[in-house]
Amino acid sequence: MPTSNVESRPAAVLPRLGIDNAGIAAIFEEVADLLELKNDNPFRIRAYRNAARSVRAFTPDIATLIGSGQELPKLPGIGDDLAAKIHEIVDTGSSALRERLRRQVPPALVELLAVPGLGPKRVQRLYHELGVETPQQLHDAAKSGRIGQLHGFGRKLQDKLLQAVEMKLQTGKRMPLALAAPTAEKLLGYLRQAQGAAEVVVAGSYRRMRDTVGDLDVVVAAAASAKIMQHFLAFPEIGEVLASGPTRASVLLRSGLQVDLRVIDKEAYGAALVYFTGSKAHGIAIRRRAQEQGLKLSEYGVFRGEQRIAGGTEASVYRALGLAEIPPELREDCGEIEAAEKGRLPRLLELQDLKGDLHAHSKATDGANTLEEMAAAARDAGLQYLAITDHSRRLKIAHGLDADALLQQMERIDTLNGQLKGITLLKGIEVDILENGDLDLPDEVLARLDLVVGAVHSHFALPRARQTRRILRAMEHRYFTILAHPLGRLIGEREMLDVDLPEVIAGARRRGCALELNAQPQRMDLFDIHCRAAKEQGVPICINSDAHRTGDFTNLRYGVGQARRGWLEKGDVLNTRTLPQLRQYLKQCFV
DNA sequence: GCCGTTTTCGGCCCGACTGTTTTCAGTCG
Repeated sequence: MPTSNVESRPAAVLPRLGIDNAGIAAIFEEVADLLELKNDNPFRIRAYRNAARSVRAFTPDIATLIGSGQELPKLPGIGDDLAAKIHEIVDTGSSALRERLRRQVPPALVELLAVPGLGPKRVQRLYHELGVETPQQLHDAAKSGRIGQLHGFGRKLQDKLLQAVEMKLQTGKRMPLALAAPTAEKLLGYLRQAQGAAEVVVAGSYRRMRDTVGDLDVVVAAAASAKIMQHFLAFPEIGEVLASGPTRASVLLRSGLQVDLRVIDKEAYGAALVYFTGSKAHGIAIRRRAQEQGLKLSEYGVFRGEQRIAGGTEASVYRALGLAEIPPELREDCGEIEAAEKGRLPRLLELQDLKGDLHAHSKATDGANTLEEMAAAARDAGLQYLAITDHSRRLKIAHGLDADALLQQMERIDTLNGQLKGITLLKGIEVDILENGDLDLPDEVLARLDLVVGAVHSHFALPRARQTRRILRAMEHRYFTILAHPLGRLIGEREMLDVDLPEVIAGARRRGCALELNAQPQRMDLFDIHCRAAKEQGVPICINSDAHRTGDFTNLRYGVGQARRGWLEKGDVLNTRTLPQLRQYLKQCFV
């Protein structure tokens, strides 16, 4: 019998437990981790990982689907057994298998799997032979020299583990894409000087435009690898060489960023690029596809028997597998292979499709530049319009505008628009959404603006139902245009809001307003999967820089990257519209 | 645990590098 408080509540109060697809996926991931630690059948483990990915990539909310009595659709990698487990998780919020495994394997060991150099075998031995269960205990055991005495471990491995766990204890975080970009650019420039380097590209999650990168994967095409390796290992910012062979090397830069280099023949360059761009899941899926067609795919090319039939370019590799070339941003094994097979890949949004930016600040609140300077910078970035959306009064820390100050700013913008050439400023506000869902400024002021961007800047920790209600209520407001940074996360600093995003998307659809994809490097909010869900619901996404200074408009390129990962096309994005088209949209927003 | 134009069993992605071996397991990407 269910015993927890949640389960004993009447169904009318809580129609479902509110576990979302990510929550289901997390349980499958944990089961996979625990099975791995138990040395279970590797293919069974993979099945759970595949299932986690499949569930995460599925856009409709599974719990809602099941709650409304609908059939769970057939998902790739989910057979009878896992489908039953999904029902169990939706019904009970947990899985009996996971609970059983947790009793058999200390769940804390899962964290040790993330330490570089430790896999399931070593974690198990450290646990059974030394009682090591946590990163801290691993640290202590290495420090005291007990690990080096274990059969098959040795002194060098002990040192490596010590260093890895120290690093893990300190940082262990992924870095926002935009923060890694200067290093990547510098490294590219340096490697291009190497003798014989025909092509140099940063692959990996950097090339896929993920919002964060864990390391930089660099691929170099060259006839001879020795000179390239030598040149690479002399890069002045290297702090430590982790590994180096004739064609492969890993180093740690002084900044803490890891760089993996791979040198490859020109004939295999395309295959290597596919391989090192990933994602891992995409790579596995296309190698399986190759196998099904009697081919073999590796970083050296596509082979039929001993013969290489493709590999010089990425296009040749995909073509050999019967696929259209898949843009890097889509390579996540989330339906792109099927789309490439059927010629149904989206025509992804490009940076130059953006005609304007609808979220920016000025000196009036917490921005660094004047209206004139922001307008000029936006024009130089190729934009035709820019909305000035300073903060509202509640945000004291940013000197938020009250009604009078906002009216004054509106007058200044009107005057300025008479003088500006090549760019138009729009009058807006980034108005605080108060705890109860009210907006922070009176209607009669909001009514005079061109657009109203609503944002949560307080009460981040509200429980899911209340947070969702709060945002839905704000969106229903008659003067509301765009929901800014819907999840409120700051990468590495603040968790995202606990909010029912499918509900928010549905709400935006009913209301006829837009959702922002905030392109600030630490925000990157919405996520790619949410963009895709919004697109499917017909809710427009607005890619905004949230610029606080003139240099911030360059961040729009990262927003476009995230949007591309979300399969967005030009027509899905609000600020690809011309100014007259946009004005029409804005007019109908105010109801 | 999934899956099937080699289909209900027997497969399941591929190769480089390290450290500890003494011919290779473990890990990583």
